[in-house]
Amino acid sequence: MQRWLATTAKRLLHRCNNLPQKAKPRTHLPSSSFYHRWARASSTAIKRNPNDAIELFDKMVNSRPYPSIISFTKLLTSLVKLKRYDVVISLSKKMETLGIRNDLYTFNVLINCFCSCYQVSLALSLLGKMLKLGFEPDKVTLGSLVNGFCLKNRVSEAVSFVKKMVEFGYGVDIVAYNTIIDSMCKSKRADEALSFFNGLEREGVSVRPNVVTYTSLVKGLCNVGRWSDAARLLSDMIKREISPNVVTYSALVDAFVKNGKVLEAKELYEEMIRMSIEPDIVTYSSLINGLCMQDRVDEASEMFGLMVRRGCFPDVVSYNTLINGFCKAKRVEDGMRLFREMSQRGLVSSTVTYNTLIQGFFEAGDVDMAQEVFSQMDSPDIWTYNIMLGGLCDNGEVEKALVMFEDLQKSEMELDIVTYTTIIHGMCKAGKVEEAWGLFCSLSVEGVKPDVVAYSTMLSGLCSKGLHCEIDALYLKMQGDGLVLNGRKLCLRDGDITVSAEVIKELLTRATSEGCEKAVSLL
DNA sequence: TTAGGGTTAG
Repeated sequence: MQRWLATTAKRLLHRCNNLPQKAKPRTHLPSSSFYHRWARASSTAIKRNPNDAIELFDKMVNSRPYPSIISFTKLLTSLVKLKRYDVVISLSKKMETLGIRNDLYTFNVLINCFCSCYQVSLALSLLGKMLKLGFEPDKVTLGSLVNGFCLKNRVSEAVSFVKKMVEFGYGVDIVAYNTIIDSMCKSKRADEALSFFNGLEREGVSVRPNVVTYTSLVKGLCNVGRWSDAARLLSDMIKREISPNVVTYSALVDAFVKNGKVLEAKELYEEMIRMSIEPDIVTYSSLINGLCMQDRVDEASEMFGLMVRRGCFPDVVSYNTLINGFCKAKRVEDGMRLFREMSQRGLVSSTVTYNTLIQGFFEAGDVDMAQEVFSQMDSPDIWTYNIMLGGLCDNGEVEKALVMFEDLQKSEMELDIVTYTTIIHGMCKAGKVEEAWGLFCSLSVEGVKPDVVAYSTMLSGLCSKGLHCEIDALYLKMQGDGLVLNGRKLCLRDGDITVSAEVIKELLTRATSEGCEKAVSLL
């Protein structure tokens, strides 16, 4: 079916090669007040430090007469781009106190901010306020609110909100519908997205689906393996003269790659070039990833070179894809070479890059290099620490891991169950089972709930030393935590069979190899 | 103001 989709896609895409392209609307230069220009000029500085925006704001509110609301909007928008929603909200409160009135645009910016920081109810009350003041919400207002609902996984509320707004006679643009469809697709509910889409068509809603609508749906359907539906939609799209673009193609390339169909993905790539749709950094990264996933890291490396030759310059994600490929292929040195190269090119490595490399060095047994890379990090996250702790324990450095763990406990970093399980595992391996048990018992004090893997790890440790009393106590805890005994099977109440099967396997292994009667009697 | 790419532990 995937092969068929690839062929269908090629045929259909070829057919639409000569579809008329819509002309890009002309963009107008913004109006020019002094503060407006100032805000624009300082946007680079703001990028480095949002405090500059606050300083500028102070100057603006201290001048008389106040700069126009457009200047304030520009300033707030630059902060929105930095995702500093909190700052925007607090500045807008100041504006309110000073009697600087909102216009539709600032209302939209604010509603967008509340929605982006998951405060839909506040955004809704702002909507109420603007309605009272006689402002008509526009497509942007409604689109933001729909996005707010979807961000909180309240898609059904988004749907009924849109319905209401349509009933009230407000114009809802395709953008809002696209947000809903994409949100359904992202949470793997492509079925729901498809029937919502079909519903729109049936009910004759006055919006026309566009390339974004179709791209979301095609990707969503591929993700859940609904290849024939994806192909049908693609053909629909083309019949309606909606041209697939580089994003549509990239989505397809990525879907093929994720299903191990690198050959088909490459065919689509070649098709793109024939059709003069220039593959971009995302297309290449997917292809590189696909080759790495098939242990074809040298070919991935060639693809990386090809990308540069075609004038498409790798970013952090493309570098990281290839670095990860090298690490998986046990060629961490090559990964390190790329890491240095990307720094030389002025790209700032992300935590992901560091985590990947640290993991790679530990897997290669090179503790020193892992530590060296770790020491270069500005802001390690909990994943970094878990990788560090696990890596140290696996490489016979339990003591070092314990020191790091103690420091972590004193720090601000919020430890999760994986951190604890890693160190418990390390302790047990080093024969410090009693100490591990003490830590395990303190989890409730720390407010961390043990999961199946944590129980299984602790149980293994206790079994290895035959600590019967503790095993009894652990068993009681398991019952209390929702792990119940059911005949010969341990089941989770939420029915996660895969994980519970792991526990059973582990228990049986322990019970058989180490002859712990208690473990057997638990089953 | 909507759609596409990377890592991830016990």
